[in-house]
Amino acid sequence: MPAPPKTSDDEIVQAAWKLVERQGHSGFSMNDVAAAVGVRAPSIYGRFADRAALLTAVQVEVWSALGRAVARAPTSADPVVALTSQCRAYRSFAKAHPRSYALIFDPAAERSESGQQAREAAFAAALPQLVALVGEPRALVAGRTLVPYLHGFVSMEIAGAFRLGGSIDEAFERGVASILAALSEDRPRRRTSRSRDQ
Amino acid sequence: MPAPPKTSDDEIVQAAWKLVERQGHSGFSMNDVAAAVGVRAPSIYGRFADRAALLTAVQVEVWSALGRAVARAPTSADPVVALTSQCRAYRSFAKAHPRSYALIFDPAAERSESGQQAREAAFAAALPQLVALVGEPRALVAGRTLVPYLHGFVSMEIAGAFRLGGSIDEAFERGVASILAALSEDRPRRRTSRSRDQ
DNA sequence: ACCTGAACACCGTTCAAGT
DNA sequence: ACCTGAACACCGTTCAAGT
Repeated sequence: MPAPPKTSDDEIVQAAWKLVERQGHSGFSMNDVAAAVGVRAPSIYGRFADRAALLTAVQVEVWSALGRAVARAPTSADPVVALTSQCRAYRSFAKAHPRSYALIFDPAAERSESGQQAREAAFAAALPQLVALVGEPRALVAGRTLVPYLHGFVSMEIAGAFRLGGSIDEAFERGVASILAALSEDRPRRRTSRSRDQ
Repeated sequence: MPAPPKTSDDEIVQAAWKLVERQGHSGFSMNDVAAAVGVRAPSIYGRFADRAALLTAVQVEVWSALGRAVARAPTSADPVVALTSQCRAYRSFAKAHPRSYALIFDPAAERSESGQQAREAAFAAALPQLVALVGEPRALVAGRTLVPYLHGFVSMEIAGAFRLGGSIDEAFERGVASILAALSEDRPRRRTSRSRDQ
C-alpha cells in the first residue's frame, strides 16, 4: 500500500546539475537523471513537470551557487578593490563550472520567473559596492556596463574565443580596471549633489 | 541512370539558417531541413557529415553576415565615432537575428576551425579603428575589453536579462562611450601631449 | 502514495536498394 | 550519381497497472 519515495526533488536536481556539468545541457537526458538517482524516467515527472522545469531548477541552483561565490569574495572599504575581487570570483566560478555557466545564460532556456529572480539575487552582493562607486542614480547603468563585460568575457573565454595569443588573465585584469575607472570617472562632482536632475 | 540533384549545399544551409532563426538551434531537425529543400533526411548526409557539421556551416554564414553588417557601418576619421557606429551595427544585427546570434557563440557547439576563422574575419573590420584609438601594441587587450562587453550586452539583452527598468538603449550608448573613453585614456601619453591634439 | 513497463511520436544516423 | 524506405538506437512524455 505505501510506497516510500526512492529519491527527492533535491537529489534529482543535484544529479541533474552534475550531468549538465559533465555533458552539457543538450547532452543530458531524463533517462540519465533517473538512472543517477535509482529510478525510472517516468518517476521524474511526478516531481518536475518536464525536462525544461528540471533545467530551470538546476539554473536556480547554479545562480545561487554563483551568488554565494561572489558574496564570499574578499571585501574592502574601497569599492574598486571590492568590485575587482568580486569580478575575479565571478570568473573563477564560471571557469570552474563552464557548462553550468552556459546553462544559466542560455537564451534557448525558458525564461522562468524563478530563474530570473535567482539571477537578480546573485548580483545583489555587488550592488552596495556599485552604489559606493558611482552613486545610486547611476548604479543601474554602471551595472549594465560591468556585468555584460563580465558575462561576455567569461563566456567568450569558455567558448575558446581568445585565440590570438597574449595573457587572458592580463586582459581580464586590465579590462576590469579600465571599466571600473571609466565608471568612477562618470560620477558627477559631489558638492551640489542635492539638486536632482529632471 | 543519372540522378540530378534536387538541391544544393547552399540551399540547405540557407534553409537551415532560416529554421534556426525561427525555432532556435535546439528545435530544428534534419527532417525539417530536408523537408524545406524537398528531400528526405538521409539525403542531407551526402552533403554534410552530420547535424553538427550543418550547424557549423550555418555558423559560418551568420558570422559572415555579421561581419558584413559591421563593415557596412558608417565610418569616420575619428576612431571613437567609427567604433561607436560599428558597435551599434553589431547590436542591431544581434537583435534582428537573436537565435542566429545565440548559435554563433554557443559554447555547446563544436569548435570548428572554419567557425573560428569566420569569427575572426568578422571582427577584422574593427581592427584598424582600434589600432587608431589605442596604438597597435594595445589593440589586442582593447579588443578583449570592447568585444566581450558588446557580446555580453547583446546576449543579455536577447536573454531578457535587463528587467530593472530604465532605457536599455541609453545603457548601451553610455556603456560604449565609457569603455571607449577608458581605452583611449589607457593610451600612453606622448611626451608633451597634455594639450589636445587634432 | 509512489513507481513502472509499455506505448507513442518523435529524433539522428546508416545502409542496402532503387533510378 | 543521387535519392529513398526501412531499420536501429535513442529521445521526452503519458498512462494504466502494479505495490
